[in-house]
Amino acid sequence: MTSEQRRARRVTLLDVAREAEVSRATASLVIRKSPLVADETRRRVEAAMDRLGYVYNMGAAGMRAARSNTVGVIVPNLANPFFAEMLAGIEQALEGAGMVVVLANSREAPANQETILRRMRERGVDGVILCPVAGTRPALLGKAAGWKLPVVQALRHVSESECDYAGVDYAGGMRQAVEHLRALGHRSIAFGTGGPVHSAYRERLAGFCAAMEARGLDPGVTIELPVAPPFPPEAARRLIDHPARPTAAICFSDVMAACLANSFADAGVAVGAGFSIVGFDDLAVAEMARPRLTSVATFPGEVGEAAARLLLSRLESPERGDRRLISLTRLVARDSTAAAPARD
Amino acid sequence: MTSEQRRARRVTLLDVAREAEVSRATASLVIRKSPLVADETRRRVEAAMDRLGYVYNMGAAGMRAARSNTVGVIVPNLANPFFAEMLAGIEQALEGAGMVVVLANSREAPANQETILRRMRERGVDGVILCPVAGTRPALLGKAAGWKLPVVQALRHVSESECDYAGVDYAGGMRQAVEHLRALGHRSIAFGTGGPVHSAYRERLAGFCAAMEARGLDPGVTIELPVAPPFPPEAARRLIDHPARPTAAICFSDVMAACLANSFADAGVAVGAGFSIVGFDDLAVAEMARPRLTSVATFPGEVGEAAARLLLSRLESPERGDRRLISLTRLVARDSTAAAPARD
DNA sequence: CTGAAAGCGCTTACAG
DNA sequence: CTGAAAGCGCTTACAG
Repeated sequence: MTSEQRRARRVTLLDVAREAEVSRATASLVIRKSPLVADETRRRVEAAMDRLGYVYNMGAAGMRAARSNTVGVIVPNLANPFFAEMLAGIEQALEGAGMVVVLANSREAPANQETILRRMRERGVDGVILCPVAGTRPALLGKAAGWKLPVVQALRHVSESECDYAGVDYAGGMRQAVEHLRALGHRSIAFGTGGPVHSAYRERLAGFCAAMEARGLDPGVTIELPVAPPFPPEAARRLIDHPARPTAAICFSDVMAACLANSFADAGVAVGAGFSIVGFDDLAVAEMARPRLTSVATFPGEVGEAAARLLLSRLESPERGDRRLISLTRLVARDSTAAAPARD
Repeated sequence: MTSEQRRARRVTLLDVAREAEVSRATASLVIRKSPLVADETRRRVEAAMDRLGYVYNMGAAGMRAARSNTVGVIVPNLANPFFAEMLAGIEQALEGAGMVVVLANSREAPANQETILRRMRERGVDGVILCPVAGTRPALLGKAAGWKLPVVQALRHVSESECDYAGVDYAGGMRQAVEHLRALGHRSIAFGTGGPVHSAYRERLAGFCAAMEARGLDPGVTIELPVAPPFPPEAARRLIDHPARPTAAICFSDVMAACLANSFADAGVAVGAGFSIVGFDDLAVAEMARPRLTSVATFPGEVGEAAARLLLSRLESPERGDRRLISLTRLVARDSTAAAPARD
């Protein structure tokens, strides 16, 4: 279809105005539901719109009004359910405000992220919700500020200040996990880490160490794990043979926890009674694993919603101070944790 | 920020042209990388753009050119990893073509879907990739055609004809599953269904029945299951006590299969040796479950990519005939299926 | 409450 | 290869 053919068909506001025998400005007021228009006029215009099959052109409107009602969302890994849930939360909140999501997947690469940001500027998004990739240069946020592009960080953040952020009290979550295990009698607790190093990584790790130390426990037993299957079959062995003789492990994510649990099962150790495992995020897999995984819920959908609200409020008041919305976690106890086994 | 403040800062093509001492049309040609511009002129214009911090305004360009380089993607359930993977495939393919995804979640409700479609028209998307909700009226596609809005259906379809479609040979997948079990000696095979009834549902069911009948087996043993956890603990019992004494089950999805497997384990029946279970889609959960799930891979990411390619080709040639891209499935044998137990 | 005019930032013919 | 003019479809002041 050439652009001429397309355009030839297009019904514009002027057509509607003529059909309804009013001016273009009046027709525009009707569309925007202004109270300035007489009821009878409004009805006439609406009837004309129906008759002509008029479709509002937000692009043209936005160009004049310098607004696109569009928000860019940049996630580091679209296929990860954690981010998919955050995205769903964002979409729902923005949809309710009449805004639309322009989506991009940075695939955890800083270069992609920069390209995406430039493209989003060219498309005139009103703001961006950014889940920054590991290794994002802090200067990026300053640049965005210079561009007058409102940015809200979600789930991860690049710098402590200078930007709105909707996140999770990861350290609090780690405290809950450590406390849960301690109350069950565990004293030697390992930490399963892995994946790219970003603020959420650092906060979980620091939170674990702080919580352990606060209870006089050694935070030094860690095990590096891959973030996704397939999983090294010897993972459990490494913990079983560890000189610190850990009786439990807290993992960075539910996927890691589920895989580690499988590794223990394969090694003939009963998860729960024999070795306790705590996951993080409480995704669907925690409920589906056997034994069901005890996990620290982080509610990514709600964080997404909070990020959307932060952005909407920023668009309302561009000059307000930066805000940080940190949601609390909740430990969901299931079957992968149990009292520490008696040791000789 | 008022629109005036915003606009005051904006650097336009005219500014660039003046700075580079050329006309606006020439500057426009440089942006669009036209070969008509002399190298020296091009360099001058590019330097001016850099100096001024010029940002291309795609909205304005699109308005004149009647193109937005934007594609609407409508998924029925964003939080479902199956659709998240499709989305990732779409995003990657469109990104490579310089297009951007406008995302909407219909939440499996026809009313939402209609609203979304209207909004996408207003935003002037160049086309839509639609994963239609169950219960979509077939007239919808005709309406879209009347609007001159290119639509590609993905993973599900509303009507047999009149629209591009990127999908999966679900029937073939069912044939592979049935054949796999039959080769292992199973004769009584149950079918685990559930969830909304759409084309993918019907094609899986019909495919199962056809494959069973082709082998002289009874396709009548079905069990209704929920699509997500929590799962009814008695699910396995219903199959164990079934008069047809099934020795295996094929499920609609991996999640259902994993849950059913757990239900068997809870009932003390070893999945694999005692009862065989086949999942569908081969999502990450299949690899993570214990025993690992035998599953029919449907590659939703590749289907998304195919849908994106269909849409791009449709934008190239609006008058070409409708195309259907049906990708093949692959059975991935793991540990949840084994030889049928000997029966007395 | 309604109308005529200008302008948002670009591209598209049309001349030269 | 470059320039001057018109126009994409809307909203925004400004009059009345």
